Amino acid sequence: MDGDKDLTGKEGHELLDSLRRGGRPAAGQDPVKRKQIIDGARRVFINMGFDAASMNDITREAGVSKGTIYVYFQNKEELFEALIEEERGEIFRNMYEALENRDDLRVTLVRFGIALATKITSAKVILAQRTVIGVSDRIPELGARFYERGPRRGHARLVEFLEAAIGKGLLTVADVDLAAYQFTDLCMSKFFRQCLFAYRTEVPSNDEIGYVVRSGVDVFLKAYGTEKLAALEQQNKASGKEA
Amino acid sequence: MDGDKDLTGKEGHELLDSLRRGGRPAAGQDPVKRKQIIDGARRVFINMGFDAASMNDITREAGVSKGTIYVYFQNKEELFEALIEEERGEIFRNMYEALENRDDLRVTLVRFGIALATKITSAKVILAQRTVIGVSDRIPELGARFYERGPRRGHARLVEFLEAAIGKGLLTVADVDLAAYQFTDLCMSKFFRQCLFAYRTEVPSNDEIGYVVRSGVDVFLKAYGTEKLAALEQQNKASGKEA
DNA sequence: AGTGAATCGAACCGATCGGTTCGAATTATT
DNA sequence: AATAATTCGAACCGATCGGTTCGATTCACT
Repeated sequence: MDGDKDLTGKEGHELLDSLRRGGRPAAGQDPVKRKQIIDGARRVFINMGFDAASMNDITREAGVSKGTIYVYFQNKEELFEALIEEERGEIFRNMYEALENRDDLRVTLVRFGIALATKITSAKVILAQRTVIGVSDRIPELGARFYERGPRRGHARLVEFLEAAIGKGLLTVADVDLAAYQFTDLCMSKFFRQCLFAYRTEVPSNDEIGYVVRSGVDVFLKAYGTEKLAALEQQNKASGKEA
Repeated sequence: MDGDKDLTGKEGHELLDSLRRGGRPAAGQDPVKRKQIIDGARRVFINMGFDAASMNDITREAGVSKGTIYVYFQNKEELFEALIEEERGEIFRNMYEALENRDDLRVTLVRFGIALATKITSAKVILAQRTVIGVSDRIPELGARFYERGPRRGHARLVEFLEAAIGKGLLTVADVDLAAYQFTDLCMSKFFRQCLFAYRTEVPSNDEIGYVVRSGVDVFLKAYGTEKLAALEQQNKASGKEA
């Protein structure tokens, strides 16, 4: 399974891009080649886990010689960390912009919750999370950094948003920090663990996610919504019926 | 690190128990020896993960020759599955009996929530979950079975409990199944992911767990509690003050 | 005391691992 | 055309892997 000479992937020749980009090959650090390596590493690491993935697998998948990989990365672990760092960035990028708009509070929460749940339970993100969790025993800093720069930052953004809503008198919350955790966990309720443990093999449908998130928002607003919010929603409902 | 002759662990000689148990050594299947192997495997697998753990490590830790292990288990994977099966049983045993008592609804929910959160975030259970999640890519049935016979069964028990409370008119719940998920996720809110990703290295304190669970129960009951429940709690509060 | 099952311990197997080395080939620059 | 940097590909290293084999030993039972 290792001896096959199938190097057809090399035809892609990202090298061309690398050279066309104008700059000289760079002193041992061509960012294009680096990306090429990480892209190969992603396919291997994410699908096999850290231990089961071999550097030869990555070599093959990236279409790059092993020596070259070790020019860009000191060892397997460093390559893995670089990959996870990139994955984390891509996963959580743009996730929290659903909080930016000036819509109705409930609508905004639902939209954000759906974006969150959809992302976090998507096949590739679940695979990435499994891989990170799997090595968190041996490389705890990696898991910690993943969480800190990912979910934790998003959490801070959500806290800001909730505080704004509190400022507007729409919510009454004793512990905003905890409430933010409760909200996100309500949105991923049922899904997250089922996906992680591979109990659920299919990605949750949009309908299912929408249903669960709406219910979560219901619970959240029943617990923390003020009368002012209720009154506002009553208004909207009425004017909505008129239209 | 492999060549050390440190076999001092052999002095424990669980063999004695095995023999004292009266029955003859049994035809290739002494349950005591089997347990001895699994106990060694537990220490190695849980702390190192499936891949990083070697059969020689287990051999050493169990104080058993490698040949013997392969008499009891066909291969590494089968040994691992047997171990996880045992772990699952031990982890979830007695976890749900907190639902049995006939106390106040809120008190019962809090007690159950605390038991759940305490268990699920304990150091050894987090390690076990990480290990299972880590292999769920390659052995999805294992993760699925772990979830199904563990959390899923507990979920069913919780649904029964909630339905009873609904029957008593204490709760109004449109989707009991979803509500049960919401409840458990509210109880482990904030903790679960932080522990899994090793962002939190210390086990949550009893106070912290109590605080989060009480808040979770608050949210849950504000969302699903009936007026009858509110009235009952008002009564209890009053009579409590008298006492 | 003798028998047979069960275990031990250690050598052994082929394969693969992460990582290194190096000459040949490729490339952009001068 | 010559030069310097970079990559390739393949061989190679020592270590370890999961798994097998087998003679020596231990033990329970007769």
